[in-house]
Amino acid sequence: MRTDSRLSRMLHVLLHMARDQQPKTSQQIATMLSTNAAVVRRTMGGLRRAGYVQSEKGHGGGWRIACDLNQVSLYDIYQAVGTEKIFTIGFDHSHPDCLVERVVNDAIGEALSDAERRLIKRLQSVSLGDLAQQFSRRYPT
Amino acid sequence: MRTDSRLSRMLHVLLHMARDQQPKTSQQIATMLSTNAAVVRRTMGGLRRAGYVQSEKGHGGGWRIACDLNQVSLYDIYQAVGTEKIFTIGFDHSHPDCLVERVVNDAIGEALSDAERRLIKRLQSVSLGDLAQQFSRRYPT
DNA sequence: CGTAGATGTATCAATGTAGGTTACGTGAGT
DNA sequence: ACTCACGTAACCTACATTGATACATCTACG
Repeated sequence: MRTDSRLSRMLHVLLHMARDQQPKTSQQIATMLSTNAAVVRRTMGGLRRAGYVQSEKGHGGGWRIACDLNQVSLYDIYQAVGTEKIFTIGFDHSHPDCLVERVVNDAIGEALSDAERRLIKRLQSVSLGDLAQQFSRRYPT
Repeated sequence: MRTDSRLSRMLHVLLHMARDQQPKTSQQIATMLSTNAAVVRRTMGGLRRAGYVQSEKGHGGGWRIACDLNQVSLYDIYQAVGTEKIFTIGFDHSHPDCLVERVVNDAIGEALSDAERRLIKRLQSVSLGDLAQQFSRRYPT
C-alpha cells in the first residue's frame, strides 16, 4: 500500500523555514521536496487553515511560519495535513450481522485503537521546537 | 486509501471453520466472504505455508484447521497473511542526505516503531482460542 | 495603471496496491 | 475416464495519493 508522506514532508519544510526566516515560494519548497508547486500549495493549505503558516500573494510573497514552534506538536501537524487513516489494516464487513465477524473485528479494533492512542501520545510529546533543537545538537554548525 | 482486510477475513474464516470441523472448499469460503475462490486460495495459501491450515484436493477436499487454536495468536495470522506495511504514514526521501530530513524521519520513525511494538504485543496476547471463547460467552447458543 | 509574481483551486493523468476475474495445470477420489 | 478441488499465473478493476497543467485572483512594483 502506498504511504502518505505528507507529515514527513511538512515537518521537513517547516524546519527549513524555521532556519531561514525569508518567505519561501511554493516553487522553492517544491524544489526542496522534489515535487511541484501545486502539490505544495495543496498540502500546505492544511497548515495555513490551522494557522501554523501564512501565505502571501504577489511580489515578495510566499509562505512564512506563523506559530511558536515550541507550542506546536508533531500531532498538530499530523492533524493539519488531514490524514484520515493511520493503519493499512482494515475490517472485513462482508456480513455485518455475522456475530463471528463482530468478535473478530472488535478484537482487531481494540488492538489498533490501543496502538493509535500510543502513536498520538508520542506525536504529541514532540514539538517542532524539539526537532529544531535536536537538529542543532546532532549537527552543530 | 484502501485498507487490507486479509487479517480480518482470515480470522473470520478460521473461527467459522473451528465451529464446524467439516472441510470447507474455497468456493464455500468465498461465498462466506462475498468474494471468489481464487482470492481465498491466494490468501489462505499464506496460512497453509505457515502450517495453520491444510488443504486437500479432489472429492471431499477443501480446507481444514491444522493447529491448536490456543497456540496461535492474532499476530501469527497477521504474519502468515504477509502484510508488509502497517501504517499509511511514510517518509519523505526526496533528499536522503538532508540532515533535516533525517531528524524528521527519525522522530516519526520512533513514534511509529513504538506504536507498532504496541500493536504486535496486543495481537500476540490474543489467541484464536480466546476469540472462540469470547464468541461463546457473548453469544451463547 | 499595466505587468509580473505569487497563491488558490479545479481538473486530468500517472502510479501503486488490494482485490476481482478468468484460465489452466495438477492431484485425488468416484 | 470423469469430476472435484486446489495451485498459480495473468490480467483487469477500483480507488487514493501524487504529479501536472491551467487559469482565476490578488499584490507589489515601476
